[in-house]
Amino acid sequence: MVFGKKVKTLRKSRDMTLKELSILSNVSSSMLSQIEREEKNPTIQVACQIAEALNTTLSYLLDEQEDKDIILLKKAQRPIYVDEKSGFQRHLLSPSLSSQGIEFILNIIPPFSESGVFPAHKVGVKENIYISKGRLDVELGGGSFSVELVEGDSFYFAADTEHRFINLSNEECHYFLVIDSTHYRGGSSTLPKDNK
Amino acid sequence: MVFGKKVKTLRKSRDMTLKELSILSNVSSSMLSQIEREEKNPTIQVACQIAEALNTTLSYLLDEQEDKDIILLKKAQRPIYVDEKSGFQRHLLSPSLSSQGIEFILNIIPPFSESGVFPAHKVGVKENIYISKGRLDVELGGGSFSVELVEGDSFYFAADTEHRFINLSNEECHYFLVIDSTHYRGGSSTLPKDNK
DNA sequence: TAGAATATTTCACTATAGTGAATTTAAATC
DNA sequence: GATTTAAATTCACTATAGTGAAATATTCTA
Repeated sequence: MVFGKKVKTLRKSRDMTLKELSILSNVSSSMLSQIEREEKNPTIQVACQIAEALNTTLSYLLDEQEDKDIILLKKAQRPIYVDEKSGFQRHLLSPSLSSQGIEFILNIIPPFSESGVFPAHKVGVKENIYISKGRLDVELGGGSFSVELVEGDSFYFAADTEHRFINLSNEECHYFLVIDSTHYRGGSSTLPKDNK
Repeated sequence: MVFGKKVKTLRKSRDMTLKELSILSNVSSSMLSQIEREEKNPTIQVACQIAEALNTTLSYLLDEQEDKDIILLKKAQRPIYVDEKSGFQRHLLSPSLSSQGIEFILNIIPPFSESGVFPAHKVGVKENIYISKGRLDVELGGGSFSVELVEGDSFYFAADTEHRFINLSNEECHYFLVIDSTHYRGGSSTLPKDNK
């Protein structure tokens, strides 16, 4: 954890002095000095005050990812997964960076076919879809909810529930999918429901 | 900050006892008890130990967003911004949730036209694009880098630099854009470069 | 380079985070 | 419902986070 260093960097980048930050954050400048040099270990409370004064969040200050600059993915190179049975295709459009919580995917469903049931994601995971061609039925929670989408529509949902995509029409359906897992971190994968 | 409550919820959801968590995290169970009831205020160090023991991150435990479930956006309703001069269009495909750091957009550039120069985003902001129709030249950093993309290509880049999209062909260019701002929080908007 | 002005670090002190053992509460077993 | 067992809380104590003022280092100006 390089919390202190990050604070110092940010503070410097704002051209702030310890005293200024002290006033904004309501943390003594001596404390700030010690924190920046990792001599003392702030409570999350004061860490939070500091984050706010720097106009940021503690989450950010604690996040250690630092990543790549640019990645070009030519059509021919992109990973494609095809379900032999249904003909359902998944084209990965975003690089798969471990540190990244976003996936950008183009999905194609043949006429009168479907994606199969996707199990619930972890809590906090969101999906955003856009229909670029054809029609699509989205079913959530094992059928407890469903919408019919047509070309040009988009749909956003919390993906911590079963979901399924169905193409009831006689033409291919193309839709883009953005999966946002950036807010997931906790949550238990496959919890035993009740084992008393 | 409801840190303690979150810890307790997570611990319970894993069917763990204070003692178990204590062993894993190397934090005394009395301390844990007090933290969960907000009687004491952990340092980020022990908060971190707890997060790890719960197989999560401190960022997550401190994140307070809790949001919507589903949002349907019909084609006719979606917000579209058109630049009268160039004819450049931006179609917003994702809901604009303040808490959300993702934007999903469909952009359309007329033949022989361009987007204009987008100023650098804050550090940490990423863009991911996919060309669904036509050709597109992407220029980064005021011309210091450029690529030519064709239908089917996708491109990922750190958007903390000037960027510009150009359509040099005689047909419309359609491209999808995913802007990920989830990892930005700090950073100064328009820093005075050098004011000694 | 000397001297004023400001930013940072040090130090002695106070408040509170963090601990281990004892106590209480809750839950299971007979 | 009494007894045992385990989980959660309380308590007295120790370690350390956090403070204000003094000392030091740094930057600026003449």
